[in-house]
Amino acid sequence: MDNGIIENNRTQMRRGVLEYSILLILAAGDEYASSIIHKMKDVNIIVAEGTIYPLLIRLKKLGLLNYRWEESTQGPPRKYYMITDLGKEQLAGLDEAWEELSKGISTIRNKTK
Amino acid sequence: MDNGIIENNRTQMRRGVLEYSILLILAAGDEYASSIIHKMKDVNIIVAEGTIYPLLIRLKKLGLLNYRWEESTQGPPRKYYMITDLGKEQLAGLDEAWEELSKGISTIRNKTK
DNA sequence: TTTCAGTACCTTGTATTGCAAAGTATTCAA
DNA sequence: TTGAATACTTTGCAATACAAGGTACTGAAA
Repeated sequence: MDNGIIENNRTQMRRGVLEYSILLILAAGDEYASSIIHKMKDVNIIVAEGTIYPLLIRLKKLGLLNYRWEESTQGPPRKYYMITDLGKEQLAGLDEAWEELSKGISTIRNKTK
Repeated sequence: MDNGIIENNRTQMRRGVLEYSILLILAAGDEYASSIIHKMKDVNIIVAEGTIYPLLIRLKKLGLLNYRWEESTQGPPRKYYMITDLGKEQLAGLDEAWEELSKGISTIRNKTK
């Protein structure tokens, strides 16, 4: 389907920072999947459930995250994810990668103006 | 193959801004594929030939780019790409998308600190 | 006590797309 | 005429975001 070049690229850009944003959010405190989705939506990074669940499972398998179950009075139990030490290490690397990319884009951008 | 989470994400982030950087570069002046690759490498955005050629063809098909052939004294003729009016329009949209994403990440980041 | 809305988690199949690798063609110098 | 440098192109593979559909728990309304 054709969503237009812009919408398409917006999605593309988002993809690049998915894992990064999840780690950033979890570095600020433990969260469960649905709340991560909301926190991301709050800053206009829209993620679907079908994206985030497999992703969290992958990050868990890689040892960057852990989780614990917690009862909820408003529905089924919640799986709270937390970042591990390894996760924090990797997050530092992603921080750097993001910085670098931002700088790169800035440089190209300034040459246009 | 396992390139590590960071390298992997670095690649992922790059992908998100590929079309954007190409349009940015071409907005500053006409270029041929190889020179685009070099200009991107200069700011640490590494792209392979197998990525950029099909991409340029796609952007041409979409009407965002045009090209002209130019002789070269140092090898085969070069295909100089230039940005179209439609391309400039779309670029403005991508600028916005990039701004938005940067802001989003900043916001999440600041909550951690 | 059944039904429904809200919340939460998970899985499957599909489509996109970046890239490695291999191929073609041109120029110039040794 | 051979080789190095430059440039463009295509093929096949692998990764992965997401739409769509499914399960299951809670509490309130009917």
